Amino acid sequence: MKSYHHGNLKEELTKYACTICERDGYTKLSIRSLAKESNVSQTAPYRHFKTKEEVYAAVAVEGFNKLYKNVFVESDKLTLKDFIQSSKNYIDFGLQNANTYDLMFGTAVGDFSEHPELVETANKTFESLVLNLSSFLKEKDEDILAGKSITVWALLHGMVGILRKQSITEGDVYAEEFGPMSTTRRISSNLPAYLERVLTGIIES
Amino acid sequence: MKSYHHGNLKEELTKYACTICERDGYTKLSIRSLAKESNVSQTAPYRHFKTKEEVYAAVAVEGFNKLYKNVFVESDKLTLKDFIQSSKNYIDFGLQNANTYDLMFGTAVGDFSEHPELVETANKTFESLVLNLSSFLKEKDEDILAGKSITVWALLHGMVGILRKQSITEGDVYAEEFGPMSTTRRISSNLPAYLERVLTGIIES
DNA sequence: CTAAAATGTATGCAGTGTCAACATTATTAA
DNA sequence: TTAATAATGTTGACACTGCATACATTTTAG
Repeated sequence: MKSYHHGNLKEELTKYACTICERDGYTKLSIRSLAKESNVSQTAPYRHFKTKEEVYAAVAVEGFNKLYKNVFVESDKLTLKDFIQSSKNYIDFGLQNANTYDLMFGTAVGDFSEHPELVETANKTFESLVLNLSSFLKEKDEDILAGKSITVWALLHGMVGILRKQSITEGDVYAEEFGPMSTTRRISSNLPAYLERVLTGIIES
Repeated sequence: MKSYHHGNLKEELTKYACTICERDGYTKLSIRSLAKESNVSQTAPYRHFKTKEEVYAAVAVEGFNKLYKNVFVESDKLTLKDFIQSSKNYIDFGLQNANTYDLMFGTAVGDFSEHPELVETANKTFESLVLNLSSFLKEKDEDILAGKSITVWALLHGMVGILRKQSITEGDVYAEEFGPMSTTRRISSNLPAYLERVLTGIIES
């Protein structure tokens, strides 16, 4: 006994889209399958998303929100430990939500500026990182702070990419040269220690 | 007056696939369009690539080869300047071949290990980075060297991602707080200086 | 209460990945 | 040289896709 109007379609579509994008990768998402999942006609989603890219953008927004929650620390005086933990949370998010992370930072959504909500959430996430940093650094020079934030973020973002493709750093030659336990494996087995060492270096430079 | 057998199909398909993947993004690539471009039947490509993912893998291999050429420096005694230049080349490659870079490091090719040639080329690229580093550092401790290589790579890889999505670091709040010229813009307008500062910090830590 | 806006459906086009069956050519072994 | 086999190509089909157009129903505003 379903009514003509669904009433909650956009949210439901978005939610399911998030599930598929993460589980199977965003290339596997089809608008028709979304519609079917919500027991709605094939073209109904087009009342809420002009194109498939808009669906991707919506999923990316959810991703940034989740990342934000994992990374943001509510405190005026962060300790170094807090900051390391927050950084580790970033990397963990990237590894545990690999497909979504790809959607957020890859080329699936070509131009963020066409999706204002996406720009907003992404900004919020980055700003949270800047705030985290500034709240426990004496350094208050804006340019320097911003530069260091970028560098920290680049490192975290880069580590996500590298840890996800461990095989690249586990080649034969490399393995022979550097012993049986690969460097990436060693790093990821004690991520906090690695982060503390490297991030401290960046911060205190 | 064409012969039944093309004679050179795999190479031609790969070449065109690279063009499309870079120009339009890999999601736009279709096997049928590849076939059409080579004046060959729709299913002919399947004699050379079992699935579309194998085409992606082939494109990624070309990408890693090109990246390798841009990054590798043939010299026993690199100077710091050489190393900075090589690092800049890495970032430039990532920015100028954004879609291909995405294919190489994203989730388009799920598992590298199913594509041995891809593993091999990717390894070669990373090893080139390690060799570059080791050739101008006194440091010869293998673990430390490998760790620093990872960190350097993470930084470069991360900067590619961030510079490509400059809009993320150019939010309203951020822009107001840190002046009219965004940090990323400042960094990318003088990339060598930025790299020298940050990479030196990592290397000498 | 009625007009307009929002949200849904039905139908259809052109394109897709991939499979199975068959045709032609190149290569290799007898 | 010839005959079998492997490599490479074609045809046709299936189930699926994004999305446009035209139409139906419901909600909302004036």
